[in-house]
Amino acid sequence: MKTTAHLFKALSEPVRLRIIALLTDGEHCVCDLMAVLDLPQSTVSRHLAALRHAGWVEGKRQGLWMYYRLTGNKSPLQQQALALLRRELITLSQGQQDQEALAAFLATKDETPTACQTKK
Amino acid sequence: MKTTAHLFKALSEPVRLRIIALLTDGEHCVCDLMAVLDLPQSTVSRHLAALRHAGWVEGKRQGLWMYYRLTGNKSPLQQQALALLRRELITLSQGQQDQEALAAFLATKDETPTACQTKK
DNA sequence: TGACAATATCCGCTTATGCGAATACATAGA
DNA sequence: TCTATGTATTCGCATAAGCGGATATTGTCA
Repeated sequence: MKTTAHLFKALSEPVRLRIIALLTDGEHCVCDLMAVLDLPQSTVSRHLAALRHAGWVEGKRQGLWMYYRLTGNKSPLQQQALALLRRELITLSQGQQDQEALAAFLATKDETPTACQTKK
Repeated sequence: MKTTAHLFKALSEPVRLRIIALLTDGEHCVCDLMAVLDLPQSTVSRHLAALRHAGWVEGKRQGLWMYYRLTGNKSPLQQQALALLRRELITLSQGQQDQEALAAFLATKDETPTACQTKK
């Protein structure tokens, strides 16, 4: 019961829901998320750690970058909850804005070879 | 996004999940829940208030007693989440123990006409 | 090896949340 | 109206969790 509660606690923060929404269409590095969420790096990293500890996302290092994605090996509860979430989040304006911001950021990223340059 | 997070925050406490599990098979008064959860009245009442504010349960007064039940008019997200939860909680030992404790308490309640007698 | 870039963790601080006891409120019945 | 019972809310306190800046860690490349 405690672990189930823990699972939901990770979903009880708007920022973390936004991160999950952004990861539903594939993996992203921390600096992508920073750009879209417009939050300092430490904050983004902390929320990612929370999601990771609860088993919602997993990260793999690729050189300097950490790429995060939704966990592949989820419990049935997680799978089903995620399906619900996905359906819900795309209907919210915040989710749509984030999607657009992500697309815009990725576009500029393609143009400038020097990619991230940790800001904030 | 904030309201969705709020919805999940209400589910991020083991006691509140236990309450939801206990209410899936029908309505109960606060003193029933106190007996099963073995928690002081103020604690149970506070958790019920949290669930009520998030829209998971509703209460109706009947004389001295407040009878709580799962909200009838739920959003699609809530309905689906609740279905998941129901499936999950009955598999947990805590959920089964609570069900048994509830049955036992209701049995003794039938025998003694003087019902609740706020203890703790 | 040294400098730099991306990310993780630590730090002090502030706010949110949980708890049990005490108190307040609502209702039924004498 | 007075009293007793069930429930809600308040109070002081302790712990958890969020925040941003600073620092540590990890990996790349010269």
